[in-house]
Amino acid sequence: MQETSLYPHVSVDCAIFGFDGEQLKILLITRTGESEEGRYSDMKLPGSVIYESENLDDAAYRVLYELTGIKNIYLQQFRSFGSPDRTKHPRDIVWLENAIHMKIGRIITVAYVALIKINQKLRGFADGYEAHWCNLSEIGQLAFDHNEVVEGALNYVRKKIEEDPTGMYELLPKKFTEAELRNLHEVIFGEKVDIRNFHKKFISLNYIIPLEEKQQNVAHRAARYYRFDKIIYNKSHR
Amino acid sequence: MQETSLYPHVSVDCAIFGFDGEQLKILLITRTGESEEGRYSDMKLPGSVIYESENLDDAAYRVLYELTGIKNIYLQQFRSFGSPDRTKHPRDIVWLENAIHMKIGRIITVAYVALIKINQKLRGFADGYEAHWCNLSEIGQLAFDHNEVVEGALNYVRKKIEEDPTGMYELLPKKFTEAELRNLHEVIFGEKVDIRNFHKKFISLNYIIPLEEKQQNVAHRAARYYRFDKIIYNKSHR
DNA sequence: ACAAAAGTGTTCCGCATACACCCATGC
DNA sequence: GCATGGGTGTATGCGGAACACTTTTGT
Repeated sequence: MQETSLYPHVSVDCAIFGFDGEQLKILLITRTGESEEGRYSDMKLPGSVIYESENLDDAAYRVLYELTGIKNIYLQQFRSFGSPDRTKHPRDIVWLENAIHMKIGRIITVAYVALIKINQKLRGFADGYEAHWCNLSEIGQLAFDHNEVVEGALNYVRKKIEEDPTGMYELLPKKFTEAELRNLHEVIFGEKVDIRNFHKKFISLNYIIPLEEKQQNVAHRAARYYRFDKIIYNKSHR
Repeated sequence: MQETSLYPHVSVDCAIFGFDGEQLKILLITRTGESEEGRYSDMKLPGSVIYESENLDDAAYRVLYELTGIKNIYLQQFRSFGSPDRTKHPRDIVWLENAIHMKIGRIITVAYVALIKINQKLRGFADGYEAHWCNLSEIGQLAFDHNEVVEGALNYVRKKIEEDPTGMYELLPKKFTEAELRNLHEVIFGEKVDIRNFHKKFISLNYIIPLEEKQQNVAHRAARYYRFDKIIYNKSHR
């Protein structure tokens, strides 16, 4: 273990929201360690100290790639967290020193958000790395200031989606029903939307293309499938 | 000079926008140094490497305070810049090493924005520190990636003002005319607004209090003064 | 009298909201 | 035939955008 560095370490943390078709989840890593009160186990956001000469964005993409095998997604820096207090919990300090193999004065983190679709492959992959998709309502006390990071990330995502809804369609299958999109809205914003008003807006969007195909074998009237046309979207948005 | 640190240095840079009653300016520091091509002189944003155990926000406030003597203002972190390329210019590397008295691998900066009113005291104070209020349209090539920082800061400020106009009133005298506020809008957003529509909205705001006092000795019809009532504003905005 | 800026109303359009009933399908 | 969710229209209000003339004051 090296001696204490006077200079701050910089990390990236990723708040990766995943949509499994029904609910919005957040990807968390199980952290276990030894503290004065014995062994503990809690959760943290995936993150990493940045490498030398590594772009911040690159570091975030690296963390995400190492954890999920996914690239080329909607990944955005949204804030830095740099209070010295964020590592004041003894448990956090000990854990960090073990992880980085160095005494830590403090650590500043640059936080990123991502929105991805949870597919079957991803479920298995994440589990292999002790990463878990957790319901947003069920996350407890996270390591460091990660509760605050998640909160900030969710607010950021809501704002972003409002000004550019492209990210939503990455979370849905290529062919999706209006109800699927509506449900996605509801879980992201945490509130019900009016079905008819949503419909009116939905059909007015020229980049939502209705398909001939409909649902099969559902116990009610079959819903039409639609697709998102990115090219049309880009044309009409600068 | 110490040996190269493998760990990144972290700085804060402040994009401080000032309003002098007519135009929007940005506070820049003159930087001079020696390079292969001889002495040079250019401009940079005020900034500083953060101290050990110093909160990021505190560091930003410290820089601002040291430079302007001003506290308790609208100061917001808005993005971090961490590309290793941002210090690729040889001039920037040499300058940094002289400033920090240490070899620099890379430096990550957390950028802040502030909006302040340029009063008479502030003009003198800034000049004493080789800081200058520059017209936004007249800034040339800045040090590091500071052009990008300024650009990002301005966009951020515009967004923020749209959702919370409180910051605007910090830039105006306590008593101000409708035209002064309108001009402020125009310089922040860089476009003309319709006078009558602006007026309609202006008088509909319950936190803008009309005063009996009017302009004196103007070569045209005297305009009424108004004041901003922060208490009323806060009551009607959560 | 003229220059210069203050002050003011109407119309139109698009967008958000509120709200309820019939339709198709599988069981 | 019934349960389940799919699919649809109308009326209302608010806020933004366009647009021009009269008033006041100093010179």
